Amino acid sequence: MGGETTARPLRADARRNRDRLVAEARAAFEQDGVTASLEDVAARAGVGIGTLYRHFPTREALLEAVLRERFDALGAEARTLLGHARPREALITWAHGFAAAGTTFRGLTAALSATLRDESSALHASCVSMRAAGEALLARAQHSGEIRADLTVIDLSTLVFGVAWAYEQNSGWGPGDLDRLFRLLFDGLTAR
Amino acid sequence: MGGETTARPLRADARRNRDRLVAEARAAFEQDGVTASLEDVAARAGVGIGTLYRHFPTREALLEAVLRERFDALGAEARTLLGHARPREALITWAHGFAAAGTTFRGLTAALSATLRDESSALHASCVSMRAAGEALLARAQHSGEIRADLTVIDLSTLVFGVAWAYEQNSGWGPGDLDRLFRLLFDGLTAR
DNA sequence: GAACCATGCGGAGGCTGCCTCCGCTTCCTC
DNA sequence: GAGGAAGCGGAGGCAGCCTCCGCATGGTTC
Repeated sequence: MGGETTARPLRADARRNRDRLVAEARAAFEQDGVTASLEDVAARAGVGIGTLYRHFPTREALLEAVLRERFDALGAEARTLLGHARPREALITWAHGFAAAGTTFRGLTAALSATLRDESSALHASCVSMRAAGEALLARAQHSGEIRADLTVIDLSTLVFGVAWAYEQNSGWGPGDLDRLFRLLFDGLTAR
Repeated sequence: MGGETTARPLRADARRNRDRLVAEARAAFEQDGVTASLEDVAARAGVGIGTLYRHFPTREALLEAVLRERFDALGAEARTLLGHARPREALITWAHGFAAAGTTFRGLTAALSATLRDESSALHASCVSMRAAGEALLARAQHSGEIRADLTVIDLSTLVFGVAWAYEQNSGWGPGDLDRLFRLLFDGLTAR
């Protein structure tokens, strides 16, 4: 949780470069999706490509730095939702927020999804607290009898990711459409 | 629909090269996913890269050639399902088969999904008859009252693609898991 | 304020993959 | 078997990834 126990503080120029890189990476990811050229990011930040790679050895490390704040906020929101009066609605709200965050940049859902299965990834750790909050929300909704008891966390996150990804593909869609998809997912496609 | 009205027949060597390319592309896609190196495909087939590009100007054109038979078979299956006694089950079966075909190679779901929105794509035409059959299956299931009437074709295909994609991400999963995901999608996550 | 050196910088260069272009070869036809 | 249309091949230009190592610079110490 924000454990920035930097063994030794970065040199002033290094700190400055790092900050610039994160800012420019965010802009580039927003513009070109998660596959944006890293050489381009370095150029925008006015540093050499070597500097980018020293600070962020992988694309995922850079992505993690860009997304960190957003993920922390989502984790906090999830913990708040645990106190929500209606467990089912709380779960849906969480899933919705998660999907919205996951579609900030084109291709992000896929990157996050791959990451969940790769413990060595820099993004993995960032997701852990969110994931834990999701599990707690699911357990509570199941306990209340509002969500089917045979649903596993794996199935839930798989489906939430699937819907988020599918939503991301329809570039013309807005948040209202995502909302509708989640209603369909939770209510089912079968007539009652 | 198999409209191979080849203006003039290919020269013997060209025909041979084309066939080899399709066979090797299938092998490469199976091994490395849809992003397999095309230079590698050409090398495996024993032809120059220029030959590959003349026969298949884009990666999608090659993909289309590899998948054509499979898609035709799926279209036929969908038309058969229109005569199935239980419309809801028919729809689920179709969705299942479609998802299974879409996960033949890693990354195929994403390629197909992008294709649905790009009418100029070579894959697009291949999907049209399948898509039409899907619409007919949906309409029938809704008419019978077994599937909710407010579900649109767009929503259905979005969700089916989403589930197929999510399934594809879990490399350790098998067909039984895909089946379970579809049951969850059709029944809903909400307890009854 | 000078001298030292750990920390950090930059970008050339090697690699892979995409795709085009055009001189050369092969097949088909008459 | 000669001519020409159809097809072939791979060099070459481009973009992006990532590494490596000689050089610069900030921080520290006296």
